[in-house]
Amino acid sequence: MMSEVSSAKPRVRFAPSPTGYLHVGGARTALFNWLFARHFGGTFILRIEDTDFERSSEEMVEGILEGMRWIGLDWDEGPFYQSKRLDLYRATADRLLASGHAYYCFCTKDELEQRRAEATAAGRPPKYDGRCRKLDASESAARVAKGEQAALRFAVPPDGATAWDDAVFGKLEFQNSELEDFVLLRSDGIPTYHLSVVADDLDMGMTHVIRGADHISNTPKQVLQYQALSAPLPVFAHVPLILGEDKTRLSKRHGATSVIAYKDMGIVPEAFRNFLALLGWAPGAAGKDAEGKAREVFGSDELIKLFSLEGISHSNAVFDNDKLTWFNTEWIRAYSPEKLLPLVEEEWKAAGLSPSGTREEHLAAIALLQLRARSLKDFSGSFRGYFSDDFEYDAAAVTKFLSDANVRALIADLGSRYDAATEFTEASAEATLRAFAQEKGVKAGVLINGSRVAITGQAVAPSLFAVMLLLGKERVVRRMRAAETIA
RNA sequence: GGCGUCAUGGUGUAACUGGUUAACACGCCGCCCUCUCAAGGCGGAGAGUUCGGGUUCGAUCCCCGAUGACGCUACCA
Repeated sequence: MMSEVSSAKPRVRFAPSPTGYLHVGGARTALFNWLFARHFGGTFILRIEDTDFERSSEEMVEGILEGMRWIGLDWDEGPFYQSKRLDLYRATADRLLASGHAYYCFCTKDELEQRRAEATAAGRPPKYDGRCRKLDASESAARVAKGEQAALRFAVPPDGATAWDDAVFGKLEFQNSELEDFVLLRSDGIPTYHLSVVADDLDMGMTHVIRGADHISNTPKQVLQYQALSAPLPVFAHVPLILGEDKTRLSKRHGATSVIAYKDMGIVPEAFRNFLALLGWAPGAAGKDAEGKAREVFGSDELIKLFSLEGISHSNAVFDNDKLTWFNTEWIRAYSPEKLLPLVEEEWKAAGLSPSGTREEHLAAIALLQLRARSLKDFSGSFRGYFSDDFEYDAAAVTKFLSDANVRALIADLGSRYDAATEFTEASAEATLRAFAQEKGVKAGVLINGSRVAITGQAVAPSLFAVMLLLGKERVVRRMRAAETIA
């Protein structure tokens, strides 16, 4: 279990493989590591596991960094690239070879594949048969010295079991007989994942390894190496996976899988981080209010304070878009208009919208609109009329409130009434409208609803008179007078 | 197939070392408020804790089995 020493100043890492963008599962793993490090005042390291040269690319690294920056995860050391640390892996491999924990294997990839196929066909487990393990070590060394190609395999003890105390799952144990003599170094001298993680985690002084539960089966192979190197084990903490709505592993089929895609969908970073943190983790009693109700909207400081490995769930979690949207509305509301403005501007840019008006006007509009925004997209979509004269009328809204030609005429008429008025305040605008309604013998609500659509293009908006003030008399008059031409 | 992990309403989670009318949040439904829609307030439906055994005075919780889901099963990570 976790010792006091190891949790005092932990060193943890996020070690993505740049073979794709930062996906939600990876982002959560990164978040948990970051939260853990910050909680204890430890160190968070970023390491790029790019030993698969075929599939790794610098572009993917950039994408991963962009994703991390977006959700606000900063790292203290790195990024370190495994492709630049090959000497370390070679040296570690040499130690393992020298101590008799590893041996050269001359089987070719084709041979192995063929044997595997045969084994599966015969109903036997497709495990490496260990034939090169029987070779004389000095002879093997001589063959390699002469330039023969060979991979280096770890010699797994034939008997016994390998166990560790997982911070999430408790004691986990695998029979050694179930493990095969896995490859440490490929025949081209490039390390496999199994070797490089151990060598790096050791070299970088990792105290905790917090990663996805898909690594549970790899862990005994790593534990064996720690033991062979007489090195102390880090604390392993395996985090359950995130599934799609159909409870299968999250994939493109379920929609967005890259973190940046959520940014593009108008999700605000705090919302995404908040949502992710609560997927497979709960703060327990610490997260409840005085009445015993669970609070869920947490900023990063609070998440850091609350986070602990003990709160990590044991079962996989389903990604729920509705809940993400809820967090998004909560956070958009919680932002100050000043903080929201740059995000809104980015959205305008993405939507090709260049709004008129001053910064002050934009801030005032945001303050009024943020209470009913579900996404940043709203600011370029249904809120478009607040920032530009180039907006469209929502068809359903027009049908609902402006289908009566008489009402449209009255609204145009009322527009002229406003134009002629000397005063234009919220109170005067409302008084004018209500007096006009009474005079014409129609219900004020009819004019209010109709005017709203005429002015904003939407059936949904903040209080009409506040909107009028926000947009200013000139624009209001113009749009109301144009009411007759809508339909 | 083998090995491993997990299993509480539709979803995320709670339920002190076995004793609760199984709680909270999202979503859903209704009502109130009201110029619309959100928000907010109030209320409701929805799980007897995957199933079957066992231990116990008493199991969501402990044990066994089954089932299901997921993971791993590469000279990928």
